[in-house]
Amino acid sequence: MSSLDSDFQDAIDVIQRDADHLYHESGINHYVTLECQPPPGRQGATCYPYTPLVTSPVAMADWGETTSWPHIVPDLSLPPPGHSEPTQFYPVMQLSRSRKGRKKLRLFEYLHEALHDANMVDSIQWTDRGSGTFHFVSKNKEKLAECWGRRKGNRKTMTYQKMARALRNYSRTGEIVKVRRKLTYQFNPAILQRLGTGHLAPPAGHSVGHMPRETLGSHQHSVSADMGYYAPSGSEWQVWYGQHSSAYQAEYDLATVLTSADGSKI
DNA sequence: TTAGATGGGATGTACA
DNA sequence: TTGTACATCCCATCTA
Repeated sequence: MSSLDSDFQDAIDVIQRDADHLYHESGINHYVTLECQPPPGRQGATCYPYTPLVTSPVAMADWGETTSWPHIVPDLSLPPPGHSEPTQFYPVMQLSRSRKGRKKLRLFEYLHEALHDANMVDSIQWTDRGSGTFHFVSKNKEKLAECWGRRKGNRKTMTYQKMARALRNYSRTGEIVKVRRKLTYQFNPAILQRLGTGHLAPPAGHSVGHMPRETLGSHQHSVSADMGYYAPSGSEWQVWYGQHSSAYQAEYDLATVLTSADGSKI
C-alpha cells in the first residue's frame, strides 16, 4: 500500500473514531456512511454504505412465539430444590455499559446492525429472527469481518476467525452464544430487546438479560461491581422458559439427558 | 485426509 | 499508574 493510501486510511480512522464517539455520545446508534468505504485504489471487500437502521419492534418477531434459547437453559448444575447455596449472580446486559464512558461500538451491535442491512444479506442472515439466531454466509463472512475491522479502525485486516473469537468471548457474558450449528450464533434475548427488536421479557419483577452462570463459560472470573444483578433460582428459570415456549422444557430435558449421559456441562 | 470451524490461553489496548 | 473489560493473536482440536 502506498504511503498516500496509508495516510488516507489514517484520516478515515480518525474521522471514524470521532464520528463514533459523537454518535454514541448522544446515545444514538447511527452510523457514518463514510465508514467501511475503502480508500481509492484499496482492494478488498465491498463494504456497504450504511443503510439507516429501522428498528421498529413491529417488524421484529415476537420472542414469545418462536424463541428458543437452549444455551441458557439451566443444566444439571442447577441447585436442587431447597438447596440454599450462596446466591450466584449474573451480570445485567446493558448496551450502555456499566462502565461509564464506554461508548465504542461493540461487535454484537455491529452484527445486529448488519443483520438489518439489506446490503449485508450475502454475509450475515437471520436463521431465526424470532430466537435471535443468525448465521454467517460462508462465502462472504470474511467480507463482514473486514468491514468490522475497518469500522473499528484496525490497522490489520480483521478476519472471520478473529471476529468469531470475539464472538465466543461474548458467550462468557451471555450477550451472544454459539449455536451448535455451523457459523451460527444467537443473541441474548435481552440484547435483542435492548437493541430494539426483542419482545421477550424475563419473569415479572426481574430485569432482563441474566443468564445462568453455567452458560457463561468456565471462568467468569469477575463481574463489575457496578453492574446490576439478578440471581434466578432454578425454578424461576423453568417458569420463565415454560411461559415463553414449550420448546424450552423439551430442550431443557434434552440438555439434562445429554449432560447426564456424558457427565459434562453443555 | 483435509479444509474450515471452533475453543481457549496469552497478550494488547482503551478507558475509568 | 493501575485495574478492568474487551479485542486480537495464535495455535490446538474438532468436525463434516
